[in-house]
This record gives sequence, structure tokens and C-alpha cells, in this order.
Amino acid sequence: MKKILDIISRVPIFSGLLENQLQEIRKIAVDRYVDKGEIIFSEGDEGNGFFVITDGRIKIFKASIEGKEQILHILGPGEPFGQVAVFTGKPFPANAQAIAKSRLLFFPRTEFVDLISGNASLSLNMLAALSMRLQDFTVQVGDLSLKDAPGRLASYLLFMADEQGKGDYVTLNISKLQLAHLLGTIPETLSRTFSKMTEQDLIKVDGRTITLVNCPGLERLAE
Amino acid sequence: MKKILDIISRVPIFSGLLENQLQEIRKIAVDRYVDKGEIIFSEGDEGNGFFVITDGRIKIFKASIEGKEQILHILGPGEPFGQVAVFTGKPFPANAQAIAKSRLLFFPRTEFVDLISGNASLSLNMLAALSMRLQDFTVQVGDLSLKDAPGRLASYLLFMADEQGKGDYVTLNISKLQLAHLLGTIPETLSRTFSKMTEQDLIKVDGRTITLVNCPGLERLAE
DNA sequence: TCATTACCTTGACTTAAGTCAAAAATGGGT
DNA sequence: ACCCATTTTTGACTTAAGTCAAGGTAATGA
Repeated sequence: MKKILDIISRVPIFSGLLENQLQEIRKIAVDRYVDKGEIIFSEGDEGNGFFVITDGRIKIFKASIEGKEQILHILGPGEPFGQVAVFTGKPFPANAQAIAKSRLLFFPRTEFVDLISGNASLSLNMLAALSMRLQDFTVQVGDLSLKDAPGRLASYLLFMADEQGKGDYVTLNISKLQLAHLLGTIPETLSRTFSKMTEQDLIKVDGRTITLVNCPGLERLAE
Repeated sequence: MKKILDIISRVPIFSGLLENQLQEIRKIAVDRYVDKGEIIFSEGDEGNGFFVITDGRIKIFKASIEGKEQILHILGPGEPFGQVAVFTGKPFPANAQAIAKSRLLFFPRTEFVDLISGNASLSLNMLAALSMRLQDFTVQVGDLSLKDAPGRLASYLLFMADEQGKGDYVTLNISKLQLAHLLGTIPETLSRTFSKMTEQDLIKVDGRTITLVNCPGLERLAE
């Protein structure tokens, strides 16, 4: 069991802070464990604070009445979520659910806003974090509207290959059902897209391991 | 011709600041006029500052190679754009173009970051502005993926009716071509959707004036 | 180990929405 | 008031991707 202060000091949004500033943050942090499948908050809930993931994996998603869902983000250790509600003062605009057993730190809204007011580094880190998230959305909206399912899958695979940097193969860290919902499609279509791309010798699929056989071809698909 | 300081004092992201802080901001602001159709920045350009709209109207959009476009935001007086690149230090993730003759204030990156470091109110205003933008994206991604074209149009009309608050009619402030691109579709589909909704006595269309005849019906369409 | 559940794939069918083409309407600017 | 350019509409056609249904596979826990 790691010390909370140690964890906090390794979180990007708290980087570059002084020892006493980290201790201030530690004072307001609330430790919390959640099981796989547990809902952390739902769209419309009052946003009385935000979270940082210590361990595990969380999905942020929108759902329709008929049960369809669109994943907005898949987040892992070190990443914050729920900040938007903290700074807008409005309810959470989406749902958060653990897709693996996870450990979280919760930061209550008013205490955190007080902290940030007297801490320029923390402000700038937070501005950077929100801006990165906005940039991700920019890509997601563009992709959803301008690319077809194969194009979105190709983009995702190339992005992951780059991020994982383990040569030309990618290990999916989520189920294909979740991936379908992240890419704005359904598992049937995703499965057929994997098959088609395999036939065309663009990739090779073995469970959750995807080998990128023809990267230039994938880049062309992704436009 | 209004004084720049007057303009700045009325911009939401600069609200609640002291007189001398507003003067600091005024010192780094660069005044600029752009014509309708003029590109202000393109995706990939270096993000060396951000803009606030004094007058006019700006669209932020993604484009594909084949010429399709998806509008991310339509912005008007008082609204900032291009901040993401300021805080990520990365290039602009989308394009900005004037869709009307406009007047802008430009704030250079390094000067602005210096200002924000010593100004807690400005930080919090900026955090709030970015968070609102994130919330808008949340809605846009959900709608694009979970609603069909009539559902997205119904949502838009209801949103605008609420925003304009002028009873049950809406005046479009953009062309139907732009609206199609904002809703993630094409003008042909939008036109057919308007026709269908008129047949069903949900709305009445007269140029850019839309009367909402059956709001509950529209809400049902929008889910 | 077995059983139960969740996940993934495949096939046949349907449909929303895009494409292409052309006509009609609108609206500045001179 | 007229002309040119943009915007909007309409029609016929195509297609990507969703739905429904069923079978297969993998994974988890008692």
C-alpha cells in the first residue's frame, strides 16, 4: 500500500509543486476503492469534486435511453476526471464507471478551488490538463464525423502503436466491446472491420494483440 | 470605435478583475480586423497566442482531405478561441475562419502565461471557460454518436430557443450549409429533415426563422 | 472441474444518410 | 431593378453501417 503523498507527487497535474504544496493537497485528498463495474458518478449528479486515478481504469461515457453508449475517454493511473464540473459549477455532463478494480483519490470542490487560487503552478497544470482533454475531443469529433469505421479503427491502432512504442504491434487494454463504443460503432461492425483489414493484409489479429502489417496502408485508411 | 480597455472589461474571461489588472491585459492585446471568409489559423499552425472576438462571428472546424468539414464551435462577441494551443504548447488542433467581417483581440502566448501566473481570478476564469468548452464537446460527441440527424436538429432548435428566449421561435444566425456542418451532416440531408419535420407539424420554416410548433414532439425526437 | 456469464463472430436483412446532378430560390452589390 | 453568386431544395441512386438472430469462444468463479 503506497503512501498517498508519494502517489500525489507522481501525478502530472501536481508536478513541479513544492513539498508543502503537495502536503496541502494531501490533506484534502480522500482515498477510495471501487470494484469493476461500479458507477462513480452519473450524468446530472452534482459535481462536488473530482478524482485522480491511482490504480485501475475508468471509462467516461454518454448513454442514450435505448442503452447505446459512446465512450468519451478511457483513463488510467495518474489521470484526473470530473474536473469540468468543479470549474463550471454545473452537474457532471457524463457518466464515470470503473472497467477494472480501481483506487481513486477524491478532491472536494471548494477545498481544491481554494488551493488553486494561491498556487500558480497548480493552475497552469490544470489549464494544461483541460487543454489536452479539449484537444482529444477535437480529434474525436473530427474522426466521428469525417471518417468511416475502418478509418477510425486505423487511426486508433496507429495512435496506440505510437503510444505503446513496442514496435508494430498493439495490445488492446480494453475489450472489443468497449473499443467499439469508444470508436462510435457496435461490436458487430468492429468485428467485421477487423476481418476486412486482416483480409487486406493490413493487420493481423490474435485476441487482444494486433500486429500492424502495413502501416502506410493504415495511414491511407485513416486519411 | 470602442476603446480596447472598455471591450476587455466586458469579456467574460476578464470579469471580476481589478482596474490595473485589466490595464496589464490591455497592454499585451493586439487589435485585428478580418474579412468574411478569412482564415485566422489552420490546423497544425504554431499556437503562439489566442483570440477574443470583439465583433463578428468565427467558426472553428476540422476538415478532411476530400473537403468535408465538421464545425466544432460557432463563436461570437466576447468569446475566446485558440486557448488550447496556449496551454498545451502544441499546434492548433483545428482551423478558425471568419464567417462574417470580424474584429479580434490577439493575446500573445508567453505574455499571457506570465499574466495568468500572478492572477488567481484570471486563472479561475480561464479554467471555467475551458471547462464550459469541454462540456459542449461532451454534448457534441454524444449527439453525433447517439442521435440521428432529426434528433440532432431537434436538440439544436430546442437549445437555441432556450438561449434566445424569444418565445417558441428561433432565428438561425448561420447559413443552413454551416448548420449542416455543425450538426455533422450535409445540406441535402438537413433540407430533407426540415421538410419532414414541417410535414409532421413539429416546426414551421420561413427562411432563417423557425417556429417550434410542437415542443414536446421535438423533445421526444431529441430523446 | 464444470457451469455460467460475458464476449466475440458470422450471416441475412434493413435503413439512414451520403452522392451526384440539376433546378429553384435568395440576396447582395452595382 | 437586374445580374451573378451563393444557398437551398428536390429527385434518383448507392452504400456504410445498424439490427436481429444465432452460434462459438473465452474467461471467471464456485
